[in-house]
Amino acid sequence: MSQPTGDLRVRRTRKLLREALIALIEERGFDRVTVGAITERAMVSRAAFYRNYRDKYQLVEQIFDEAMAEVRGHVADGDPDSRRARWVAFFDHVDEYHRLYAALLGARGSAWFAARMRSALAELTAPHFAPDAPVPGLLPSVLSAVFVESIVWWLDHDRPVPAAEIADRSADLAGAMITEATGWPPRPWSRRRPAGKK
Amino acid sequence: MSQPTGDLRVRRTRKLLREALIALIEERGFDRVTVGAITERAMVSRAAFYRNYRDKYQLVEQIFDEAMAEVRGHVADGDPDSRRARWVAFFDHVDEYHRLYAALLGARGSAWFAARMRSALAELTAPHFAPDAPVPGLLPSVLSAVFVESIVWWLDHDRPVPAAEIADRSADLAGAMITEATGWPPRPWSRRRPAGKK
DNA sequence: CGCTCCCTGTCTCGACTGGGACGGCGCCGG
DNA sequence: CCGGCGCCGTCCCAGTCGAGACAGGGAGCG
Repeated sequence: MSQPTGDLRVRRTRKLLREALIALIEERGFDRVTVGAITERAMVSRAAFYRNYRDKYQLVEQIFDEAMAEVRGHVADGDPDSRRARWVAFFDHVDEYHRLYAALLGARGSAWFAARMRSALAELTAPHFAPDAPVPGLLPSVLSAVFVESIVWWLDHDRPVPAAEIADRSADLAGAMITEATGWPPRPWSRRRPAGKK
Repeated sequence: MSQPTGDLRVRRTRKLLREALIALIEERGFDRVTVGAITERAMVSRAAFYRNYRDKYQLVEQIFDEAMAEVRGHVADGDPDSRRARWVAFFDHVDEYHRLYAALLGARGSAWFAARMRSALAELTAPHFAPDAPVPGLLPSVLSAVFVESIVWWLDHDRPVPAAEIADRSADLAGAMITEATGWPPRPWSRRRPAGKK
């Protein structure tokens, strides 16, 4: 299900469903959205929804996964600032769809999506750490929680600072934990941009 | 062709084509829009376009006709302010789609659409005048030209006044011609809102 | 408890659509 | 003059979609 398809109708149906789901989540919150409401907004039949997705959860997951893939591919891994740029790109993405993420992660949000997001972020960072740590896998999970909680705070407070700044702050906090756990030196951009005001 | 259909797919196809055409006209101007570009933007096949419309001209006509029908039904004919309210509703509609109408009526626009608009407006006003005038049918045509030219001026000057005001001004100018031609008294709202500043 | 109501997820069949090909036309450059 | 190119308008067939019905479940209510 949901394999890449060349058929224009399939791509159009999925696009309309994605847009309708985002709009409805922003309006009502995720758990008040029904499949029928999505398909009605999208001008698509309920049958077509189930032909493409198992349920509304899978649709959200796919939207998020595609966004993560886009963010992931947004920056190459080579240059020294690549990690900073990646986090900025990620927070820019959250900024762009902030109403969606606020609805998914905030007070009206569903716990499973925050867990899904932590899981995705943990998978994103895990390859960068050696598996021979004292407690393998702990660091990526805790790091992901730091970023997700930063996002929740940022969204709940109506994004009081630019995406780039919250990205840097979060990365600095995470960097301290990484240095503690691995002995690695602090991030380059932390050295260039010390803890004071920007 | 283009009969009212209950099938959701037909309504969706037409809705997507309308939106795509409007977006493309605003971007490129009407005569630089091809059917292929419309269908590509709308995520619809070219075949589906021709199943629903004869050509791009008919699509624009239908968009305009539906808008006119909506404006026409927006106000009942009974109350004394109904005519003013109708013109305000019409100019509000033009205001809402001002980029579309600017592209259709302005310098890059096509002459046939201005003619189509004059024709529609003339048909709208014709029933209100007796057919026993010295030159039957002249008055509605000239009136429609007044309104269309008012819209062109308004759009070409980036809508310097609110829609309600340009509606009233145009209706006052038209009212003078009506009084001249028929001997009818000036419009009620003209008496209540004399020619000075508002 | 029963009853209602709404939503889910699945299925069938007729209807509409997409892909692709076709000939035709107008335009442009050689 | 010719040929290339892009767009138009039409056609066919396989594939997808919409309408509607269905059983099942869960929440609210008397």
